[in-house]
Formats: sequence, C-alpha cells, structure tokens
Amino acid sequence: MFIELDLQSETPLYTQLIDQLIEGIASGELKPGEPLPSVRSLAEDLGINLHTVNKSYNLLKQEGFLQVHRKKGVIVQPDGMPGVTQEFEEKLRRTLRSLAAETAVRGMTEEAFVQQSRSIYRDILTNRGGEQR
Amino acid sequence: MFIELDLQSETPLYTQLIDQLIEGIASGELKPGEPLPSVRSLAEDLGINLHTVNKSYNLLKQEGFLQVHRKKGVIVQPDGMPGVTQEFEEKLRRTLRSLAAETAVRGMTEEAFVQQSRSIYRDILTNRGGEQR
Amino acid sequence: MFIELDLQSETPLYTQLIDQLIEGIASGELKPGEPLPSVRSLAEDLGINLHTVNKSYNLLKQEGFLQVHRKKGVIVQPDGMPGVTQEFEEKLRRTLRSLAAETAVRGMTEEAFVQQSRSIYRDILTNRGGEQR
Amino acid sequence: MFIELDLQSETPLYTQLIDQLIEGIASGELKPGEPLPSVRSLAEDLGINLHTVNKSYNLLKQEGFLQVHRKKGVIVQPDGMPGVTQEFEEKLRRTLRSLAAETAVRGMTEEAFVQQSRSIYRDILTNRGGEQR
DNA sequence: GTGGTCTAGACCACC
DNA sequence: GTGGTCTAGACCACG
Repeated sequence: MFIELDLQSETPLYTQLIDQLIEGIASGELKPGEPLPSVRSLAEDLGINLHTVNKSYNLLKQEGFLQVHRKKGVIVQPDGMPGVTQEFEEKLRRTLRSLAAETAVRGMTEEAFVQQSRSIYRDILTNRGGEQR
Repeated sequence: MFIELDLQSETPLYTQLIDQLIEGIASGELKPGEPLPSVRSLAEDLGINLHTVNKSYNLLKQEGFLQVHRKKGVIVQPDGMPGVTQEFEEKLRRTLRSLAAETAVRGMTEEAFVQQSRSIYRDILTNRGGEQR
Repeated sequence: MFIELDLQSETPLYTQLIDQLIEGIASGELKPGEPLPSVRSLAEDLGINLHTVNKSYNLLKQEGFLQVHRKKGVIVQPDGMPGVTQEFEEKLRRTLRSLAAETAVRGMTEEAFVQQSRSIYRDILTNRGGEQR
Repeated sequence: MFIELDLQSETPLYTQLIDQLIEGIASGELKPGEPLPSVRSLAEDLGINLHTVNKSYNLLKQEGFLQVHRKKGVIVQPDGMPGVTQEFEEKLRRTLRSLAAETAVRGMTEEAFVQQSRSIYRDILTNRGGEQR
C-alpha cells in the first residue's frame, strides 16, 4: 500500500499515518487479518521515527482497527471493525458542523456541499481517492 | 450571541471561538456590518486571555470574515463574504476524506453520511445549532 | 503527595506511577479538581524522563481519572470518577484468578486470602497503606 | 487438561501457561506426581514455540511446583507444594494493593471487592474455572 | 526480529 | 511555562 506523508503539513505525522491507514482499510486495500509492516520497517520506508509509527499503530489498536498479534505482528482487525460509537458520532457532528458553517458562509450551496460529501465517500470506497488520476 | 467554550477540548480555544463566530455569521445571527464586542470585553466575558480573542479576530480578519476599524472596532464583513478559495476547497476535501473514510470503515452507509451532512448544513442555516446537548 | 518509584522493579515506571496516583485518589490524598504537578516538574522530582510521566498522565486521562485543562494543567477528574467498566471487571477477575490460584496452591486458606483482600482495601482508604508505619 | 491461550493478550504466553497450570494444580485437575506432557508435545498442541513451554516449565520447577526427571519427564511436585514465601506475600500484597485502589476509586465497595475475591477463590478450588465465557 | 519501555534533547502551539 | 510532537538511540522481553 502506498503511503505519502506531508512533512510540511500542520497535521501531525502520526495523524496523517492514521488517516491513510484508515483509508486503506475503507478502500479494501488493507483487508481484515492482513499483516501490516513492522513498526521499524514502516518507519524506515517513510523516513520517519519508529516512535511515530508506533503511536499511530497503538492508537489504531486502541480504537479497534488493528490487532497486535504475538508473532504475527500487527494485523488489520479480523473480527469486525468497530461500529459507530458515540464518540465518533460526536466527532463527526462537530467536524461537519464547523465545515458546513464555513462552507455556507463562503456561499457554497447545500446541494454542492452534500454532493461533495457523497462523491468523496464514493471515491474512498472505490479504491484510490480523488487525487492524481 | 451566545458563545460557549470547552476548556478541556483538544481544539484550541481560538479555533473554537473562530468556529462559533463563523456559525454565527452562517446562521444570520451576526449580520454583515454588525459590530462585535471588543477584544477586551469578549475576553472578559468568556474568561479567557486577551491574546486568544485577538488571535481569533485576526485570523478571521485575515480570511476576510471581519473588518477591523480604528473607530467602529471590529465588525462583520459588510462587503460580501469571501468565496470558495482554493485553500478552502483543499481543506474541505482533506477533512471530508478523513471523515468519510472512518465513517465507511465503521459501517455507516453513504446515504447516512450524506444525510448527516445535509441535516447539519441545514441546522446551521436555521440557527438551531450550537448547543444541542 | 509522596511518590516513590522502584527503578529495579520489573513493572514499568509509568505503571508504578499510575498505581501510586490511583492510590492517592483512592485514599483521598488527591482530591477531585486538585491540580497535579506539571509533567516536567514531576519528572524532575522523580528523577525520570518527562515522557514517562507524560505517558502515565495520558493513560490516566484516557481512562477518565484525570483531565487536562487548558491553563490549569492536569487535574484530578472533578466530574466523578469512571465507574466499574466491563474491561475493569475482566481485568479484576483475571488478576484475582491468577492470584487466588497460586494462593490456594501454596496452602493459604480462603479465609486468609479474603482477609488479606479486605485489610488491604481498608488500608488504602484510610490514607497511607500498610508499609512503613 | 484443557489449556487455552490468548495470542492477542498483553500477558506473555509463558505467563498465561504458568497461570493455567497453577490453576490446574489448585483445582486438583493436576495431581501431585502426575506427569505433564513433554515440552515438545505441549508446544505442538498449543501451536506455540518450544522455548515458550520450556520457559514456563522451568519457572514452575524453579518455584517448586514441578519436578523434571530424566526418565519420567515433567511431573507435578509430589513432595508437597511450596508454601507462602516472603516473595509471594509481597507480590500478593502489591498486586492486591493496585487492584484494590482502582476498585475503590471506581466506586466498588469493600464488601463487593471481598466477595469477588472469595467467590473467585472458591471457583478455582471447585474446578469450575477457566472458561466462563 | 518484534513490540515495549526509557532516556535525552529539541521545537512548537497555546495561553 | 504548559502539554504535544518528533527525533535518535538504547535496552529488554518475547517468541
């Protein structure tokens, strides 16, 4: 799986990593039970510190997206992904709220906003998002 | 206008303030040309630091949502809100991407996600937002 | 509050710290809302690395025993401690199971085991445990 | 005797093995003098590494719960189990302390804690333990 | 070789 | 001055 980090971005590296891994799972590129690269090797591949990768893995494990298997190493959660928790719903609402408000102020219509949401959701499911193709 | 900050939140105070002010504009609670409280008084009302309010105002001014007059003080942009810039589009896409991915992984359908987006957009316009707890 | 770490122990420093802080809360030495020393100062006091303290604080925050307040710094959870979650119950059962089994094999009676549990529970509540007094 | 290991657990495999063997002895399922499976066969049965089983057996032998004979292989200590050593007492106290503190903070009463201890101790003696899920 | 833990030192955002 | 993040390098337990 192809992962690209933006070292200049304000969003922490570990957050970017988490996002990309979740996208990988959403798109089906990373399948349940599939092993992920070891902390060290991924860190090396990405040119970042192993602790940063570790933090991402740990947070994802903690939320139930990954499992840390003795010997197998880190694998994608094989026993069903976590559902829509209350925390997630709140985070979703808060984030959409902020986005929608600015969107509205800037004059983007409801329909445009909704369409944007829809098309991005689809992009993700259909493997490989709306960037370079 | 009623503003509520969460001191324990991960999101910085100045960001929360910005969000709420933008929501105020979006809902029509804050009308173009309308004066905002002075940095000093708002800071006092909210029980936060002067600098924090200042930072929020400055960022909003920089993006064109507010104007700062020597005499009138701070007012809501009367000459038309900034439109959909490229930076905003990118931010919008990036944020929606991240949200949509996690949404999908957690098993929320496209339709649910889209409906959520729509209803939140509407909520904001109709001013019913902000403290649904 | 007096905290003592055993650098020789097998149990990680951050775990020892967590244990002592929880005991402090249990005994009432640390009261809800009370501020804890900053990550840096505590690390210095204990002669350990600030990251280690950080990890402890974060885990305790995550479980709901602490809050990280903007400006106030870290404080003991003022809004009621987390209750008996399912995870905790499982951990409790697992740990007691292991202990009880070895206890039984070594010939300690049920009554002795139970008395030990009771007296330790009391010790903790009555400020300052059963060590040096 | 039925042994079940959790590959995802935080507790090392060899510790889990030790726990289960001790429970077996406590419950009477494993009787003094009774032979245990060879390192090789047990490792195979459990699908784990030879070294892991070996480590468990060695630690148990070291503490006096097992004997290793050239001919008979590994057997449960026939000459009386080790009693309550000072090390064990300390471990027991430390562990109970940590548990009791968290228990108390979470609002479980002394009586509930004590009852839990008692019932688990009994469970183990009456062999009903191990797989209550 | 794997993840877990700890240390040391550094920069930054926030208040 | 506070916590958050990142890096670098090291040791250890585990399998």
